[in-house]
Order: sequence, then structure tokens, then C-alpha cells
Amino acid sequence: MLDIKRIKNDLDLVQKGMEKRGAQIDFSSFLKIEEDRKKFLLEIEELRHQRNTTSDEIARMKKAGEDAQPSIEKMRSVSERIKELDKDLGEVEAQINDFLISLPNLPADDVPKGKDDTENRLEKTWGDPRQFDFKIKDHADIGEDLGILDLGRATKLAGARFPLYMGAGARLERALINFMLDIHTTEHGYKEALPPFIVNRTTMTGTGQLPKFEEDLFKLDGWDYYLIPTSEVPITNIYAKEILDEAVLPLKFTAYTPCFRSEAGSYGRDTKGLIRQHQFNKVEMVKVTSPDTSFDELESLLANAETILQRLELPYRVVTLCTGDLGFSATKTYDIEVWMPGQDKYREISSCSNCLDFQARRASIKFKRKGAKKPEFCHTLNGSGLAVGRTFAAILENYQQADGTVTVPDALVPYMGGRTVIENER
RNA sequence: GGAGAAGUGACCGAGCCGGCUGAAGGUGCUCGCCUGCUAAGCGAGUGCACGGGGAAACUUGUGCCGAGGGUUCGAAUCCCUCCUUCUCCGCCA
Repeated sequence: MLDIKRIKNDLDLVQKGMEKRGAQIDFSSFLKIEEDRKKFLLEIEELRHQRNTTSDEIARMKKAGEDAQPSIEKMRSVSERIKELDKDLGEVEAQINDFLISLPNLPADDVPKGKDDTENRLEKTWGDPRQFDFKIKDHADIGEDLGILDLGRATKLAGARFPLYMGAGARLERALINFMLDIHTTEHGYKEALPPFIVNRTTMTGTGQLPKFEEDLFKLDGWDYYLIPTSEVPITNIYAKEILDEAVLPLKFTAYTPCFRSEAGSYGRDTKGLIRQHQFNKVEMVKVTSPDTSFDELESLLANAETILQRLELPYRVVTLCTGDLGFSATKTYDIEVWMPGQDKYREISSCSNCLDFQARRASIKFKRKGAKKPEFCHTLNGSGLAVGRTFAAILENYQQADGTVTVPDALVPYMGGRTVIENER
């Protein structure tokens, strides 16, 4: 959510930012309603003041044995009027809130303008894609052939776009989760969390998934509960409605959770394999920071995610998302894209974003500087560290052998019980 | 699922036969004083949101005692609904 004062004071700037995003937004009716709000508020406060002082007077008069009836009569109508205005004010406030809560975050100055992912800016490339001297397979075929993925039977259990890992596959997925969590907690200073996988409407609204993107979520029938699409949602909201001590910042959390996405509107895309699933595993990193450091923290967040790929020796590149590809809550996002030999291209495996105070304002996450009177909103950041299913897929494709087996990356061997190669388990 | 109890400021905890309580008292915290050090002691301060005035320090208005309604001139205090927590019983990983 943007600061309403900023919209009023820097309308040009806000409008430019929205245009850069390609969003057509009409601020004129908003400004008019905002004026109404102020008018109502002024009158209400005036009347309430009158009521408060007169009520005190009535108490005094009654105590003194005087006749308070005329004042009581008068206040009766005043209260009536307050009630009416209250209703008007409530309606106007609801309209303003609906408007504010549906506005996306403003893009940072250095975010390139563009319409879609083809216009993202390449920042760096790491590692050289391996040259294969045999006919390579994609990860779905490798996994199915080895008997460590059973996507066919998963369809029977749930439907399309659900994973079923078996044997060394299940072990590899678990190994990756543990490997990532261990690095983030012991080397990068994150505190591990294990949050609910189901959250309420307020929490979903805090990070920006609601109210605009309800169709992307799984909702529990008959409950105001949603399956989380990412652990960013519960983790960022941990300190909602709280005022933190400046000294505790930055807060750094990492969490493994499954993620659930309806993938509405992506029919036909990435239908094969683990790339796009209704349920997938992810290790997430979340930071709650002071506004002074959030962009530095974004750089280190990105570096923390890159570390995982470097240790796994998987080639990748980093892009800055252009405005057309930028998420609703983010002001700037780096995507890490891993090399997928089976598809002969780089695919997103992590997304690292600075949301500034956009989410903090929605969820009311504040901090107080030492000696300061007023609390300020924190900045929040989040990044995948990494999407586990896609990492699994990348390992299969990059580490496949001519005989159909898959070599285990050195860093994962201890997490695989010493196993160095995944062989046919059929 | 059944029966009962409770939700007050950073925390503990009064108030709850309606008005002088934004809220006693205590703890904690901040600043100042005192002190050889530590402890103790003394003094002052210590919520959030929105609005008015002021360059600022600050000042002033309104709202907030789980949430939302209602009664009343006036509600932390009375009534209704909901949420949450705790205890006991049942069930259960």
C-alpha cells in the first residue's frame, strides 16, 4: 500500500510510476472522495467535541441539582447527526481503502521499463553450460526412467500438476531442503521458521496476494482460509501489527514450506515435468529491515540465493525484472534463472524482491529508532533460496549421464547418505 | 463436540452499582541527579492513528480498554453478535 499523503503531495511522481508499470489509474475520483472524507471527518470531530464538553456539563449540572433537560434534548439531536455522518464517513473510507489496497507498488528508478520478460535486463551470468556428447533428456524423462519421479500416478492421486517423488527422488528433494536451510542458517545468519501452510485473509492481504489475486490461490471451501502460495506470506506477517525495536533489525528468516498455486491462466504452459506445479517445495528467505538498508539487504539476499546454485555448481544468470514483469508488491526484483539443458534455456529458480514499506504498511510492521518519538514502517524483502522442485529438475538435467544415471553434486553427497550417483530404481 | 472462566497500556494488575479514568498501583524502559564500583536511592518522562496550529521544541482536537453493533445526553463500565485464550470432559496425530 502506498502512503496516502504521498499520493496527495507527489501525485505526478506516483502517476509516472504507475504509467511506467503500464497501469492506467484514475486518481481524480479518488481525490474527490478524499476531499469528502476530510469534510465528514471535520464535522464529526467538531460535533463530538461539542458532545464531550456538554456531557461533562450535564454531569456537573445533575450533581448540582440543576435542570439539565434542555442540554440533554440538544445533545440528542447532535448524537443523531453524528450517527448519520459516521455512516457516510464509513462508506467513504471503505472506498478509499479499496482504491489504495488495489494499487501496486511503485517501481524503483533503476528498474527498466518494459512490457514482459523479454525486456528484463541481464545483470550477470555464472558458470558454463556443460557440453553433452550424447542425446540428452529433460528432467521428467530422466526422473520417470530412473523411477524416482512418478508424475503419472500423481495425476491419479490429485490431478495434473502435482508431484510424486519416490525413493532416491524423495530423498534428493529432502536433501535439497536440508542443504539450503543449513547454509542459510549457519552461514548466512537467518533464523529458521516453520510456519502454518494455511493462513487467513488478513495475512494474505498483508503481503499483497489479496484482494486482487484471489484467483491465483487455493481457498478452503467454507473457510476464510487460504493455502500459502509462498512462505513469504506467513513469514513476512510474523510481526504484523507490532512495533519493533530498531536494534533487532534486520530480522532475517528462512523457512521451508510447500507452496500452493492455482496457476489460473497458465493452461498449456510447462505441462511436462516439475517446472509448474500446483504444489511445490520452496525454501524462502525473508528480511524485515530499516528503510536505510533495504537496498543493500536486497543485494546480500540475492548473493545468499546465488550461493546455493554455486555450491551445487549449476550455471545461472541474474536479471532485473522490467516493469511489465515486476510483481504487485515489489519495487525491484532480481530473478535468478538456472540453466536447463533439457529446454536449452535459462528458467527462473529464484525471485528476490525489495518491497520497501509497501507490505509493512499493509500489515503494519513498524520500528522505532532510538530516541525517536514516532515509529516508522519497516521495509520487507523476500527471495527464494531456492525453489526446490526446480532445483531438483536442474540437477537431473545438468548432472545426467549417458547411461541415464544422475551424478549427485558433491555438496549434496553428505545429505544423500554418501550416495554419489542415482541409479535406476525401477 | 459439551460445560465453565477470561480478554485493560511494553508487562503485571485495579476499575466493571455509567460521567471527574487514556485509564490507579507496580514492574520495565528513557533522561537527569546521586554514588569509588555494583546495588539501592531521588526527580522527570514513558501508547497508537488521524486532523488543526507552529520553522521547530511543542501544542490542540477526535478515536482507540479483543472486534463489530446497540442502549444512553454520556460506556472500559449495561445489552447483543463474533473472535481469541485458559480450565474440565469427550475425541484424536
